[in-house]
Amino acid sequence: MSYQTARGTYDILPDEIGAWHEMEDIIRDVTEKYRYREIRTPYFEDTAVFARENDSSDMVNKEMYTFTPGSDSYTLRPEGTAGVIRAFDQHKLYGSMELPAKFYYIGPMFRHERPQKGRQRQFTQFGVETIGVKSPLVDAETIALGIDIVKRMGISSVKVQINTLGDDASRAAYREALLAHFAPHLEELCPDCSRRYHQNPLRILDCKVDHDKPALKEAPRLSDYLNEESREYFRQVLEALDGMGIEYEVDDRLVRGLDYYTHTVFEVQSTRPDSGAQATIFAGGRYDHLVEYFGGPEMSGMGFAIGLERLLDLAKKDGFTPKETNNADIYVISLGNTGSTPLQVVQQLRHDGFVAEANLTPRSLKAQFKSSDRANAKYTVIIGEEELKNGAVNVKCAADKTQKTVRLEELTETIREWEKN
RNA sequence: GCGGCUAUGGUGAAGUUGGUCAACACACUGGAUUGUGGCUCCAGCACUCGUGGGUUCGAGUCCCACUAGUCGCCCCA
Repeated sequence: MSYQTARGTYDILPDEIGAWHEMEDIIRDVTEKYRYREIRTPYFEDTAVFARENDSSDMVNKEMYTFTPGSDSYTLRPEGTAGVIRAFDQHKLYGSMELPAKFYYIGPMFRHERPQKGRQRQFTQFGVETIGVKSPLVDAETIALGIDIVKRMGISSVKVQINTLGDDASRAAYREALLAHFAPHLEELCPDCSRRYHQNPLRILDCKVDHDKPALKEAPRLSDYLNEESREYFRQVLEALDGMGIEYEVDDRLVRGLDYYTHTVFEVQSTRPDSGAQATIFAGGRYDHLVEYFGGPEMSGMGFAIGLERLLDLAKKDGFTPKETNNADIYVISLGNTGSTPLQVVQQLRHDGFVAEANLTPRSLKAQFKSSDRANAKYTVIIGEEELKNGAVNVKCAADKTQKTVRLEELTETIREWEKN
């Protein structure tokens, strides 16, 4: 019987893990400079946490891994925000934390989608949530954080697209206008858009099929329905981005998939021609009602999430390589009957601070030296049956191939001396 | 959920209109060299071509289904 990973899942093998460690280090380093703190929430939650009733798209219905042991219903987390807000409310952190409360998370998420490159069923997301302060400057700072990470990963060709959905009043007014506008054109729209009309009319603006139809071109523009307050808020976001030298493109068709966004929404995409259908690196926005929805006070939040598989893919295309290696300082080999001495020697070397490995099975000298080479060992310790009778071993330096015979007790000291030259 | 393409050893792959031993390279293991390596040389390494059926005297090569990957659509919290 042979097995393979479940569809849409994959193994990160040892040769690949260095890149992940490096990426995670960069992410934590950048994020902690902004003074965000990590929060770890469960990989599954009550289904209700993710199945928000105001959530109109079919992702909630079709794309969640839901399981129902006994009479309970749980769902593997498809995203990070819901769990963080749930935790924020559950532990009443709005009462104990300095606001804005700044969280980041990093870990696996699960969505039952058709796999493609950069889109797995178990994938890894990093994200931040800034809760409790509603300020255009927070929005701009959040975007800046994401940009910093992308830059540190060595990714150069990116494009920031930004838009505002305005506050509740603006959104509602626009929604009404859209419904009124498209009502007489329903038959001209593609089947998807007919569906969107009822579920989430804003997304009709995104449609690729109907993109060029007059009904779409003549559609009312969101910017015409923004009230003064919303307009001013957005103006300040853009001004703050300008002030930090972050380039962006205002795209008034950018609406994102979820209903809960208010005011600022944004998306950062790769502009590489080879990034295919999965060009979005990170995306997010402001949400005014989520904290309240999960049982907390009326508080606004702002956040984004990055798909790490995509981030890593893109970074590699721009030359990202991990520094991490698996090289040995010392490799211990043996000849003849040396009993457990090799193990004792290598243990001592490790405890003395070296990265060390020993050959623990009888093999030819040649094979053992080969292993030493593969480990990129700087020194090879050769334990011979004869020398061992006098308490001595040989140490050979790989660089100049010189060899010394030393007493076992002097091994560490000898190598340390040698290192200095 | 829908459509296109793909699937040969540890890896990269060659395999003509279906018809001998499934190339070649790298990697790996051992030996040449009973205790000193990275070179060289030699030897070994796919009863089998994603899985299961079918067509045929005969299939890695044709057909069907399934599985997986990939690209696009949908969706993208």
